[in-house]
Amino acid sequence: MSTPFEETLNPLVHEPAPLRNKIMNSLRKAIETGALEPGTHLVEKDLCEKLNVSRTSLREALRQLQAEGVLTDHNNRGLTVVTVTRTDADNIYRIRGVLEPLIVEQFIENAPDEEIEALKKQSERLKKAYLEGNAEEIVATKREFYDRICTGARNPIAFDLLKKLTLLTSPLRRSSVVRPERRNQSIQEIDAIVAGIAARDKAAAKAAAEAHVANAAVSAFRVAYTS
Amino acid sequence: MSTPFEETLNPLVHEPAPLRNKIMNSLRKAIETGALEPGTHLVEKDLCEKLNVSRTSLREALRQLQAEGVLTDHNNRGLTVVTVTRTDADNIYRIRGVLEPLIVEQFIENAPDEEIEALKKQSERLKKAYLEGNAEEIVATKREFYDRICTGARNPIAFDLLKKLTLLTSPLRRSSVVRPERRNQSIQEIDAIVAGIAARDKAAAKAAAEAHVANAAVSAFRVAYTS
DNA sequence: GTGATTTTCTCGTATGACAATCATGCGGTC
DNA sequence: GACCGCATGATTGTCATACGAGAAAATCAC
Repeated sequence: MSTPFEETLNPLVHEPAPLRNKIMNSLRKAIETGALEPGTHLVEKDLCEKLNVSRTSLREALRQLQAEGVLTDHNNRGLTVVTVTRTDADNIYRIRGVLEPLIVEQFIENAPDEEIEALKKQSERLKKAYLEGNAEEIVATKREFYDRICTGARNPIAFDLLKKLTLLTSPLRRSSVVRPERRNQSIQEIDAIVAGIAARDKAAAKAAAEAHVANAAVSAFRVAYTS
Repeated sequence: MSTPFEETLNPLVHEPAPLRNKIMNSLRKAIETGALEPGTHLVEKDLCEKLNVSRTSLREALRQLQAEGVLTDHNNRGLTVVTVTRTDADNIYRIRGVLEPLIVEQFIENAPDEEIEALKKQSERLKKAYLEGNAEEIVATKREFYDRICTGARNPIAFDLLKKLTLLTSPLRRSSVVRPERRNQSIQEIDAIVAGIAARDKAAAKAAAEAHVANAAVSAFRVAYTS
C-alpha cells in the first residue's frame, strides 16, 4: 500500500447495467451467432418468459435495437430480425469501404508508436489464429484487432457505426470465415494494412483497408447469394 | 379518371404512427431547432405532462433517441440532450467527408437522367433561396436538395446515417447558415457538385462533395468554437 | 367449398406501485 | 465554522395489470 491514493483509486466507473442493456446484449448476441435467424418474428410475451423479464423492460430494449436497425417493423404487427437483402449488403459494404479507410487514416494520425507496436503484435496473433485456430478463435482475435485499430483512431462515433453495420451483415460473415482460401487472402490484406500503418503511409494503408473490405464483400456474397 | 388504376392507386401505405414516433419527432424537432439545448436534463415526469403521454410511451421514445445518440445517459441518473464536443464534431465531419462523396458516387451510378435534371432544377431553387430567402427557406430548400441526392443514390442506409449525424451537429449548423459570406461559398460548392454529377464525372463530383463538407466544417467551427 | 362471423392473439398505451439510488437540507459534533 | 450523519424528497428502473384495436385464425352457416 505504498502507492498514493491518487494513483490507485480510479473514479469507479458506475456499472449498474440496467436490465434493458442485458436484454439488448442477449438479443444481439443471439442474432450475431445466428440463434435468431433473419426474418424471425419476435413475440413479446414469449421473449418475456424466456428472458424472465417484464414486458416494460423488454419493450424498451426492443425499441433500442429497432433504432439500431437490427430489428425491423413488420407491417405494424410486431418486430422481426432484419433480413439484409443483397442490395442492403452491397450498400453496407460500400459504406464500410469508405469508413474503414477513414479509421485507418485517423489511426495513423492519432495513435502513438506504442499502439502501432501493439497492433503489429496483434496482427501476428491473428495470423497464427488464421493458420491453426478454430473459427471462434479467429473471430475473437480478429475482433480484438479491429477494436485496437478503431480505438486507436480516436473516432468513437465511426467505431460505433462500424459495429452496427457489421452486426447487420453477421449472417453473411459467419459463413464466410470458414472458407480456407479466404483465410490466406485475409492474412495478406491485413498484412498490407499493418504495413501501411507501420510506415505511417496513409495512402497505402487506406488503399489496403478499402481492398480488404471489397474482398470481404466478394467473399461474403459468394457464400450467401451464390452470385 | 381516364388513367388506369395501376397508376393512380398506390398501395396506400398504412400509417398508424404509434405515439412514440410522434414523441420522437417532437423531441427531435425541439433539439434540431434549439428549443432543447445541448446539456438539457430531461425529467420524465415533466415531459409526460408537457406532451400529455404516459411514462411508458415516453420512455420507449427516449430509448430510441438514446440509441440514435441524440440523448445520452447522465451517470444513470436521467438523460440529457447530447453535447457535441469539438472533437466529436470533428469526427462527425470526417465521417460526413467520406459518406457524402460515396452518396454522390452512387447517385452517379444509379440515378437516371431525369433525376439529374430534377437535381439541377433543385439546385437553381437553392441558389435563389440563398440569394433572397430567409434562413428557414434556405434550410428547407437545402434539405430537399440533399434528400434528392440521397434518395437518388439508392443507399437508404447511408442516408439514414447521414440524417443522424447531421442532427447531432445541428446546434453548430444553425448558427452557421446565417453568415452571408458562407452563402456564396456554398453556392459555388454546390454548383461544382451538380456539375460533376451532370457530367457523370465521379472523381470531380466526389472531390466537390468532400470539399463542401470540409468547408462546412470550417464554417461551423468558426462560429461555434471560435478557434 | 366459400363467405361471414366469432374468437384469439398480439401490440399499443395507460396506470399504479415499489425498490434503489441520488440530491438536498438539517441538526449535531468537534 | 467545517464536517459528519441522517432523514427526506425526487427520479429512475422495474414490475404487474388492464383494456382497446386490429389482424389472424378458427368456427360457423350456407
